[in-house]
Amino acid sequence: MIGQDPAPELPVAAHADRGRPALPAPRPDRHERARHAQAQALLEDYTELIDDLIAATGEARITDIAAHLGVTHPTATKAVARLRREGLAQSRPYRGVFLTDSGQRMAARARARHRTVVDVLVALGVPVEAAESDAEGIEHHVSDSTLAAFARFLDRRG
Amino acid sequence: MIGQDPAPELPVAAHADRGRPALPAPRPDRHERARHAQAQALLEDYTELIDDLIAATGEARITDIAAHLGVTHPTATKAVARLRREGLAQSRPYRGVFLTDSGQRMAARARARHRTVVDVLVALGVPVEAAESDAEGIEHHVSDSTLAAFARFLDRRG
DNA sequence: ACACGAGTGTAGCCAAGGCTACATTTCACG
DNA sequence: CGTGAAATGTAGCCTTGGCTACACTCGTGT
Ligand SMILES: [Mn+2]
Ligand SMILES: [Mn+2]
Ligand SMILES: [Mn+2]
Ligand SMILES: [Mn+2]
Repeated sequence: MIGQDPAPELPVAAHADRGRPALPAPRPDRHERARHAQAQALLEDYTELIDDLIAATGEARITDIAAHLGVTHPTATKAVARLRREGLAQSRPYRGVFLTDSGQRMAARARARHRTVVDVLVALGVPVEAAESDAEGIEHHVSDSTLAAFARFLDRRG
Repeated sequence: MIGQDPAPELPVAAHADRGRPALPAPRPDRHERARHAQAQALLEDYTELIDDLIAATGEARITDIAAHLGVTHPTATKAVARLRREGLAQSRPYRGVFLTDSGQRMAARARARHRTVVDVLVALGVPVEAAESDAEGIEHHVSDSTLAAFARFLDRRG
């Protein structure tokens, strides 16, 4: 037994109404979707950045990738290994990183979605700096359905 | 110019223009902020849910928490241990979980922000189901500045 | 030519957040 | 009361994504 002293602080759950529906309803699926989206986030950011770097400078070096993402180079190396494992990138030692077709498609979608999210935020009155910053996290949780609604909204309001 | 051999697949980064500014500019801070927000996400979801459970049923049991979040009970137990470590919750074995003042403040802010995010999405034309689902991830990346803009937007369009 | 510094690779550590399997405690009910 | 099923705790495993420290390569500049 635990010890039910003249209670110093900590309350004890009342085991009150145990057989009731608890809350409106458990929605574990929503949290599961959010966790899945988060697992994709890293891949999306890397592919988008690698594509940007190649477009801007002709190459994507580990050091540059790391610098842009604010991580150390071994972290970037490990992430690139995961990109390769998932068939999104190719690379050879000391030779830079390249995207596969699949990786380029992911990059293209990520970039478009990123831009749409920023545009929507700005249209709603969010300061540009905050919009750019928040979008970096928000984008990964915007479903196709939501993205479509965003596009319609931007279109509608010119 | 890139590697101009009879290319057997893998290209080689050209070490072309090394002394250039690479991209518009590295913005590692944005990704760092997104990572920090993500680290807070779990705490926010747990405090919000615990507060909901207590409000609805008078108690927050590990099993119910786990069920609502779609994880197994040892996972929830571990998370509650972290909540305790961070001063957000209190608990005793077999006795349910309670929020500290700090935890309740986090829960209140999380709930309000969650609602605002859903409302904005719906106002933009996102189907309610998608809005609820996406909001579960998006909410954690909405800064105070963005939240304020959201509130103004909802207010304005009454 | 070649040396040296910048870039990259690799080893190994850590914490978070999942999981399964098993031990223990409660409490509702016969 | 006593007891067994449900709830909870605990141990230990895994992967991801950070990090530091150190080893190795490359190519630039003298
Ligand atoms: Mn991002
Ligand atoms: Mn992005
Ligand atoms: Mn959430
Ligand atoms: Mn929420």
